[in-house]
Amino acid sequence: MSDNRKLTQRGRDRRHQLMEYAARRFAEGGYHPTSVADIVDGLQVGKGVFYWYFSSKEELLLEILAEGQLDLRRAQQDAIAGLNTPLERIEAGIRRSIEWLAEHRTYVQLIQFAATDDRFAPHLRRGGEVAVTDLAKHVKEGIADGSLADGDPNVISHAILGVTNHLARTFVLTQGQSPKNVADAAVDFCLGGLRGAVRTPA
Amino acid sequence: MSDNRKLTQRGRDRRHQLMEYAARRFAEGGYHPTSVADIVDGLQVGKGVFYWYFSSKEELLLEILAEGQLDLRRAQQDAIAGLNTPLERIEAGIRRSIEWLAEHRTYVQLIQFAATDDRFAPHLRRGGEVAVTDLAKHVKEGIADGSLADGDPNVISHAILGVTNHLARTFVLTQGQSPKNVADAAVDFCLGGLRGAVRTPA
DNA sequence: GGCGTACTTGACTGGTTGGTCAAGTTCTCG
DNA sequence: CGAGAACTTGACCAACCAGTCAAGTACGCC
Repeated sequence: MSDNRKLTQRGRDRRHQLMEYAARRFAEGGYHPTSVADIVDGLQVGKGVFYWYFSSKEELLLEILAEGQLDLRRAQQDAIAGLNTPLERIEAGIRRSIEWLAEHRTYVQLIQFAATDDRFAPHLRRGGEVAVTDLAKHVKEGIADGSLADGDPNVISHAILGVTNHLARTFVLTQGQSPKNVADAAVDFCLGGLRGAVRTPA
Repeated sequence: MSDNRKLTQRGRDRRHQLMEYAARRFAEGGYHPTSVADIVDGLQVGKGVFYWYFSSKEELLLEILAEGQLDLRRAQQDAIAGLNTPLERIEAGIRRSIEWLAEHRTYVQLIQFAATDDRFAPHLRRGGEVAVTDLAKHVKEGIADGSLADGDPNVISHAILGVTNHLARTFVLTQGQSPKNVADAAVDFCLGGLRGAVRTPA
């Protein structure tokens, strides 16, 4: 539900189960074609269970998306904790993102759909802005200390995210290549572009 | 209809009108939530008109997508015709793509949705592969003649498309910036990456 | 044991969906 | 003009949809 109901452990488990299963079904069959009946039937529970935990199908997806964004962000922040230079942090962020996306393919599908729907896109965008802001901070530092070429940190951050997401989607998710290799390619491209690849600065 | 019906000029006009209007409605309200009734009502025609020209709602979207892909490819090939070096051709392709996407926002929305649906994604992918192959050809030439750093042309092409599409989407389509400026930024990032920028974006 | 709250059931409702079709109209061309 | 093909109409259908609710069951806590 949208209000915060009191949940016992049993309730919290059910809720989680519903979100997990629904996310998978939404990713496989699409949000609109997957009915609430499909979800509860698949879990072999009554329809009332669904509406005990969520006020609507829409709210369910919103919560799934929010959870995913939170988890991805935590993974990134974990990965860059303790790294000293902006360049190291940017690279670690890229690598961890690609790994995370590989481990959460259903979420990737969901995001892509959600971006096309006016009811979900704004929520997604808010999360996206946080990611850009995080990244842009390190880009700005890199420009300031001379390790990166000058430019608009916001634009550059978006460019990095564009490369990362697209390569992860095409090579890891649809072609099944290893996140490690794809991350190498993404990092190289971001650092050196078409003309310049020399690995690792002084 | 899936078979090729004989159409008079009047018929071809209606067909086109249906595709145009449906594309707009799909982009605005989503494919699934937009019913066939919505489309024919909006055009103030009977339902039979729809099923005279298309065998199903699904087929309609497939044809809209195919038309878009064809048009984009033509625009790109037009733009690079007569350019002599691989680098010039790559840059011109990027710029023309961003312009085209700016002029066809509805199509961009449609693609994004279609990529999430198993019934449409394969058709989309086929078109996408053509675009990558086209681009990879020039990348390969650039590597051969020494104007580009070495690397897998396929991966590099996807990286370029990732930057281009993402920047176009976020800055041109959702923030309304000029295609020209965004194209400058995209080209700079692709050429120089984080370290090697030649020109400073707006 | 017993009481209240957390949870579950599934029939039901009012509405919508993609798609069909028999009937009618307009166009084209001999 | 007349006949056949191209096009249009809108009522109709079976299936399905998100969401409700009155009733019932399991659980935690005193």
